[in-house]
Amino acid sequence: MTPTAHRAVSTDARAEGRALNERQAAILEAVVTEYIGSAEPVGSSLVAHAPGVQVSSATVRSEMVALEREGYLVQPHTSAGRIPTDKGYRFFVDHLTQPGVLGPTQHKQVCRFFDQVHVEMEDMLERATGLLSELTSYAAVVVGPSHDSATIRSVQLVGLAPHLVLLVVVLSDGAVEKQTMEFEAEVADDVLTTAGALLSTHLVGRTTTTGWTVPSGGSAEVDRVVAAATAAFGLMGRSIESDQIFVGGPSRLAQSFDAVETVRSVLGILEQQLVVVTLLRDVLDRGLSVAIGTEHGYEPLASCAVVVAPVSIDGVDLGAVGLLGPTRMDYQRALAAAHVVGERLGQRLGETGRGGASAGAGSHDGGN
Amino acid sequence: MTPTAHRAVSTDARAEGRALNERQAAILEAVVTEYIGSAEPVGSSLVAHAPGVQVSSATVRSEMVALEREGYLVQPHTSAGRIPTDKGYRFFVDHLTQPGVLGPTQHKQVCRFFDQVHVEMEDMLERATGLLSELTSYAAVVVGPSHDSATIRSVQLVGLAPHLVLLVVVLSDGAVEKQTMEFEAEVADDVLTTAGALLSTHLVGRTTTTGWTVPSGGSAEVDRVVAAATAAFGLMGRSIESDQIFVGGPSRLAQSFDAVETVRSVLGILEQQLVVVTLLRDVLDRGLSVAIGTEHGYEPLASCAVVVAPVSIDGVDLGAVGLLGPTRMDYQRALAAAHVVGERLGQRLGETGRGGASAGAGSHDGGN
DNA sequence: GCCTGGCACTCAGTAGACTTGAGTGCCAGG
DNA sequence: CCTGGCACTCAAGTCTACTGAGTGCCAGGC
Repeated sequence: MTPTAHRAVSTDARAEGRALNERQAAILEAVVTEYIGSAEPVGSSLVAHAPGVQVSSATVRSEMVALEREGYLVQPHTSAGRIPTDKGYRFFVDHLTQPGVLGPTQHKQVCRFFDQVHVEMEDMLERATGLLSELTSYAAVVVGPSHDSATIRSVQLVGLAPHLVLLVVVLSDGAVEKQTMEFEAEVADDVLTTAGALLSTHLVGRTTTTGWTVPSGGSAEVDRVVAAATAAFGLMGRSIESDQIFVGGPSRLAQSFDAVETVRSVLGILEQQLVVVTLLRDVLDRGLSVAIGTEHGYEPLASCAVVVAPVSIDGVDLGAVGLLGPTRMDYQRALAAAHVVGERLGQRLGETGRGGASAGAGSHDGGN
Repeated sequence: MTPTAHRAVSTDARAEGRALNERQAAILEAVVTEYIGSAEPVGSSLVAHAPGVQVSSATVRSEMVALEREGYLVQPHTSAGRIPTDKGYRFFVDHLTQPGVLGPTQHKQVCRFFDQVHVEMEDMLERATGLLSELTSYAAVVVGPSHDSATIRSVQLVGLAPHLVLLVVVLSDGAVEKQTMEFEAEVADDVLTTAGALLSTHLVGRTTTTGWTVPSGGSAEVDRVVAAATAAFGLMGRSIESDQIFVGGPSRLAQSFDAVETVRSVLGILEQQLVVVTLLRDVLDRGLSVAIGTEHGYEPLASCAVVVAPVSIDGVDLGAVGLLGPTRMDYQRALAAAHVVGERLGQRLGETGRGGASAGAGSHDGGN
């Protein structure tokens, strides 16, 4: 690493502008690292003494001019140091960040979590957001698997009150959906039993997305109940198809930003679950694990970075975990935390044999 | 209302300090109203021209001195106007605020909400927080009824995978609880069926809080499943006893306060569900509907006011709705919104015959 | 006795002038 | 091609003065 060896660091940076040489990369790295820590513009003399740079501040300055021209750095005002642009962070994340592992304390924390947590999925996902946000001190998001490929394992009608009946459906992935049905007339217990049996026979084993018809049960009363249940299925559909989303540690956002307005708008985004899911999916689909600033296209999040990791088992997509913080976030820690938690969540979901195409493959015969 | 008629307005203010006369009350009211609107210290000349006051600013000033001495107002600094203290807001809320009704637009909004929303309780409560926070532009909290007095309506065992069984319990209030059980050995379907029937026979009709034992089912395998299910009941207990809590519009907090630190700490409180429930219960138990500033004893919420309304039907407590905003909140609107929503939620929960001792009484025919 | 107008006073907030110092760009010399 | 040096820039801090909103107090009037 002689000062004169200026091999290109980026393999594809040629695509736009000139590639950064090693020294420029080192300087950029120093600026980003320092800025992430201090949140204040970084001057040339500080960078000049950083390990891996070791040239005079004048040289650093001239390189900084180049980096600024190429769009990696900006100056808030003339006589200030430099701060990284989104492009600067992007280069940092892509080329200057080693995968990174969690610290021992945090690793322990993750292990403890997965030892303690029990099998109920929603509960696990919910608490995983807490874990993630505690590990990183950023806001965390976990998106659980949707149920649309699950099959129906059980259908049950339970009378709650003379005119009220609850339809309870158990899916192969362990999810339980319910829907209340209200009737004009009282519903007799034996009608419920008959209708329930009829529904069971025709629906168990089917997927929730396919359409089906249930033949008449012989009595008008039974048919009425069956029809109501079929309608209730339709109402349930919405919650079956929609992804489960959990948000953890939103109060951390207020630590990450000091402009109230930013906090407000980011919290606002987090309240719109659909937007969050779409955002995470988008980022993952584009093969990224980090979206910085405006890269994801949501203006209210322009001052945020999003770190995403898939939750999957054997290549089957089960969901995603995400972290939301300021663009000057500690990417290494965040990436490590997201990946570890995502991976172990995937293992867990796979382990219990749920939430995948493999769910029903078992040798176990016929539903009850 | 001659200027010299200084009848005491408060009936019990004698208890501490002197009672406020009518003019002082009017001045206090003007200050509070004005400050709620402008968030800036209110000067004497502004108050002098307020309707209901109509004296010179000099007179207002001397009354303000008295109000300050009694602790209803403070001056941020010598040459500034006055702002209300917690005690000032308290007097305002107790004596100067008429019950108040919602505006027509908002009333419509509430009606539309209760027309559209369907019967699933969690869903309704969840969305009620959205309604409340939209009505008032403060953060909203809804606490649902706990299930501890409900009886078991159905117990079911569903096989998910060879070693995995799901215990599904339906309660009389329409709640469905589930718990996954994992077995070392494969569980045969007929064992599940037998065990399920056994559990049903012995548990349906009981409350969730009482202890019970289920006799042997004749086979070791069945007994093993029953034992596991009994243990699973224990795990479920926690979620049955804990109250359901929903938070809506936390991003509104960032609008209410301009100090990031305040936003952070209040959001932090909202994340601790237990604390929030306790807070609401405390306030309700003390017979209050508003807790201002430090009245509730949680320092992080010292700059907040909490408006609470019970959700109950026929005197049976089903939960509570709450609003969280700055001490300079619009109490009249907030109180009106909380009461209306709380009341209608109570009606709804009662209407469907759930969530109360009255479940099953249902003389009422035909719902909506 | 109580209200009112008038007057002197206080003090936060704003604006302008000045200083400081961190940091830059540029250039000549090695 | 790197480096030290130098002149330059400009945000932030300090000091001063000014402004005006608002007060407290008092003497006079109803």
